[in-house]
Amino acid sequence: MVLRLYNTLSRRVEPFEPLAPPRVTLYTCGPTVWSYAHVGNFRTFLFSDLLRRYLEYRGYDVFTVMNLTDVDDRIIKAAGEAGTSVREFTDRFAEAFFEDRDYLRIKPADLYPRATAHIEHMIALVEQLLDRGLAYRGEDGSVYFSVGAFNGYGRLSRLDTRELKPGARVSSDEYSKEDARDFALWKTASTLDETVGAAWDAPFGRGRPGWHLECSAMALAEIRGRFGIETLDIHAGGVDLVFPHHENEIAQSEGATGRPFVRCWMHGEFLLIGGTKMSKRFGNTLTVRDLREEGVDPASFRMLVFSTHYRQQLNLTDEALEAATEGAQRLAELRERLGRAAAGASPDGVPREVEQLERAFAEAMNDDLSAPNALAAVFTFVRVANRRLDEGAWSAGEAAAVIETFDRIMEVLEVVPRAEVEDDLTAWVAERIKARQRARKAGDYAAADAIRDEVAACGIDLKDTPEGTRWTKRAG
RNA sequence: GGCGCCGUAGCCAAGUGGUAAGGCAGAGGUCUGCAAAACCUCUAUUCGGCAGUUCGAAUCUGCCCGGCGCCUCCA
Repeated sequence: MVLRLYNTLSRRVEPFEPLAPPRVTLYTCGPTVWSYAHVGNFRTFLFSDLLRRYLEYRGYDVFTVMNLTDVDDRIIKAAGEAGTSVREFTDRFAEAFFEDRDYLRIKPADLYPRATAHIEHMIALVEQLLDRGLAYRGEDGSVYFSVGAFNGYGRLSRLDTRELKPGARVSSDEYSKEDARDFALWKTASTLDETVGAAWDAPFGRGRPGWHLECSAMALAEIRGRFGIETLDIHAGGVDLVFPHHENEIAQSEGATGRPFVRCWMHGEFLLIGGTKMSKRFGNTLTVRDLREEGVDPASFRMLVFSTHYRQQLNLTDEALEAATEGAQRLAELRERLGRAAAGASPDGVPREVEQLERAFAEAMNDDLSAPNALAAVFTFVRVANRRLDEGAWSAGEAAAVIETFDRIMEVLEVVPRAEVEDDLTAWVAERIKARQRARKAGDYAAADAIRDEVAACGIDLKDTPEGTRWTKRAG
């Protein structure tokens, strides 16, 4: 079965063919580390994580890069106000980003290049563009990309088929550009830039990089150095980056190398809250920290995100999050049951229900990463598996085989809650369960129920099964 | 003004020409000391509205209504 992905460049779902299989180069536009990334930002990163994990499930050797933008207008302004350097200012948010990433169980990328660590590559790229006549120095000393000189500008965002809103950006521009469409590659250093340490020497003048430059420079530098190529297999990001960011990346990169920059462009849709886009500007953001404080399990959030296709807007609501939590919990229950049924046996005989699961899962994911359908396949399997377990239809070896597949699929979605339990809690619960059993045997159900309430207050749920009392810690 | 996406049960959400997946919630049942979990059964003759194309449309076309996004260094 072929993996098919939607390519923004063609506006079509097309077969995915990496340049040099089994290697896949995946570059995702990461956060601007000027504040805590909100869960809307993380929806995109989760989408990228899903893509990466599924590619790996398919056997590809995925090389992943995510940039950290640590120098831009917002950062400089904020650092100036805080009276710190850009470096100092961004460090803590970069750190926070990694914490949040880990909390949401996003697999770390191979590289997280920071813009300020690649100034030399950016300078080289600008020089190349100047040499090729695709860039020029403006009256203010800044260097601009000459859109008119680059053939094919607007292919990604279909600029040729649209008109700019009258007066939207032409007159309001603060720089000296020859053409309104031109964009800054290198901005002359201002006093503030110098103050916060956001200025570097370059042959074409002291200054700092324009926003789009970093992705082109870093992506090219990393894959050129490692694989000797100048074309990425996949470049991902949020839909808002299609224009101008990615359009400009193409112009810079292809202008400099003369080679296709990216084979497949993928864009994730927005996370909405209260029906509108989550954005710092609207003051309606929610961070991963907020989620943590509210006791939202990472598996719940992942489940919520993957329950909607990545190219569809997703409205974040308490009800939806609750539904996702319940669903995720169901997966955890099944996984635990399977573990008990397998009882440490080695895989022996693959039940056909498992083959069905794997087929349905792959079919869904192959269709442009249809996680909602993949989850439907998983839940259908959950019902069937529980029935088989009720019937005692699977041997320990078969259960072990089921686990093997189930876990491999969950490795892609990573939506099974994991409740970490401390040893002393375990000992305490074990003691309480014994006390409750004594009460139950004595027929003192009031006392037994009191103990159940007691542990429930500590987040522990007790379940009486034919094999004895089991307990689980509620997620979150 | 230009470009684009979306509107499916109480909620979330698949389905893009062949007669409505899946999850959550809800109702009843099995099991249980009671629960929990799990399983079984039920829950949209109907897919924003109106026309049209077709043997057949949630799916294609047109118009209308409603929501969202991009055109601003916003994931």
